[in-house]
Amino acid sequence: MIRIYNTLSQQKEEFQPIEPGKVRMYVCGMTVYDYCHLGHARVLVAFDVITRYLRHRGYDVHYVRNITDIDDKILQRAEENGEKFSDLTARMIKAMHEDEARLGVLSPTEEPCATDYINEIVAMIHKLVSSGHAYAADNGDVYFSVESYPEYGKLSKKKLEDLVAGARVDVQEAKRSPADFVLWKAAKPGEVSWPSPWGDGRPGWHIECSAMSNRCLGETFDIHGGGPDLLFPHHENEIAQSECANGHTFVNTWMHAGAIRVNKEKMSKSLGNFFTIREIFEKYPPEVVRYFLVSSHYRSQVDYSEDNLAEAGRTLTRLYHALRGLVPAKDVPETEHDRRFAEAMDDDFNTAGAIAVLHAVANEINQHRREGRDEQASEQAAVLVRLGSILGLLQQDPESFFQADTGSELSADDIEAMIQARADARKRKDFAEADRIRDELAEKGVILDDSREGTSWRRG
RNA sequence: GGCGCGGUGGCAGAGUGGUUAUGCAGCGGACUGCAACUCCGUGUACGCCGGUUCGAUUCCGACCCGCGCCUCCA
Repeated sequence: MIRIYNTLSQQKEEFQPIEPGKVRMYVCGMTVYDYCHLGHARVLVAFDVITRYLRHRGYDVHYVRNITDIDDKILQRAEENGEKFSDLTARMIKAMHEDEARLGVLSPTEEPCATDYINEIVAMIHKLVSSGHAYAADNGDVYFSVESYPEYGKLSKKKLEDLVAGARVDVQEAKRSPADFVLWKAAKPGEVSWPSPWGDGRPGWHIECSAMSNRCLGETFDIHGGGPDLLFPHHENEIAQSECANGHTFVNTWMHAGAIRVNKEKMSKSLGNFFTIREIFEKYPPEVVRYFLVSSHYRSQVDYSEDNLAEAGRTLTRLYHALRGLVPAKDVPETEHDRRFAEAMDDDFNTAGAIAVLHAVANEINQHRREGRDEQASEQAAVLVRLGSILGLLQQDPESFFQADTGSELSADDIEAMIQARADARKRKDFAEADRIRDELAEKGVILDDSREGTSWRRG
């Protein structure tokens, strides 16, 4: 039995898919006007692990993650760059796919782009206008009437009166209520636009997700996820649109990832602590970044710092050390470790608890090898790789992980030659020379691991 | 001001009404030519004050502190 924390009910609930054995899940993806940052990575990895685990538990998961490829920021950035907006979005979508591949994130089942669903969007707006939940304003925009939906605020636990009184919402003459939000934006002269019953324009952000999820997954589906800052207003608005258009429940379980902070401060462009994934990959291997993200619970707030990443690197290294030189056995039956791993993951995807099991397996492997029990060691290695795959970790060949070229001046051949020279020196008991070679390698970031079978190396 | 989340050992980070989280770092030992890796052992915890209880870090209440959202944002 899997239990999942539902933002809507604010508690963990036993997960019951609408259709037995099948999970229909929608996650809000990026607006593609720039490279993915750490916050995107967190959501990408969190829902990747969730998908992997649900599949491991036997569910057929239909995972839809959209791409917002038309919006104010995209148009603004394209204009700054002097390029077509579609060239910008095509470039950023390609970059996003590269980034997520390096993070070990599996592709979603479907990845709809807003501009491919204009017809569905227009149809949904039309439905809302006809039923009195939306109205065309004098300025050519179409707005959703928040007051037409009594349950507005049920996800974010906000009261409409408070929102209106807050007065931080966009004050727009054309709106009937300050909390109303735009469904269709009238095009300014020269702007890219699509035809509609209310004139040429483009969709508002919130309606895209309602229309695409409706089309790809149906009117009611199991899980809807996204970043923490999407809870309000984006997801609240999606609920209002979808439930008014369809007349019944939109989503059963709402899931939100925790926020990323940087050196204990909010990540923001004005603070200058905004990291893209590719910047971080210049300093740390992608799998280390993934390990860092997975090592704490998906709903908790995590703090990015050099120290935390360095520690993640050391810890992941320990895990790969356990696998080094072993050929995982085939067809290893389920063990107590598998059971404990599942127990942690069943409890709202407790990856931190699950990783503790990985360490227990690694410890067992190391004990077996130390005692010369090779068969048991390779059996447990199979368990470690198997459990690792559910978290999207430990799938590389250990040597590839250890020896990935980070732009060092030494090639693998250089290093092998120096290790041979050191081995010769040790054989003739010239320890001064042997240590000199070891120190030289260490200075250049290469760490040696001696064992009975010989010397192996890794880049530190 | 409104809504919500959290305060665990040097650090990161799970969890539990009474019993070892785990990792990193530290210390002692084994292994080693010396180290590293690995193994064994080891110390330091549950913001504060009340309450419930045989017993609370774990439940309840107050307080203090931190954080997020309330505007585009993953």
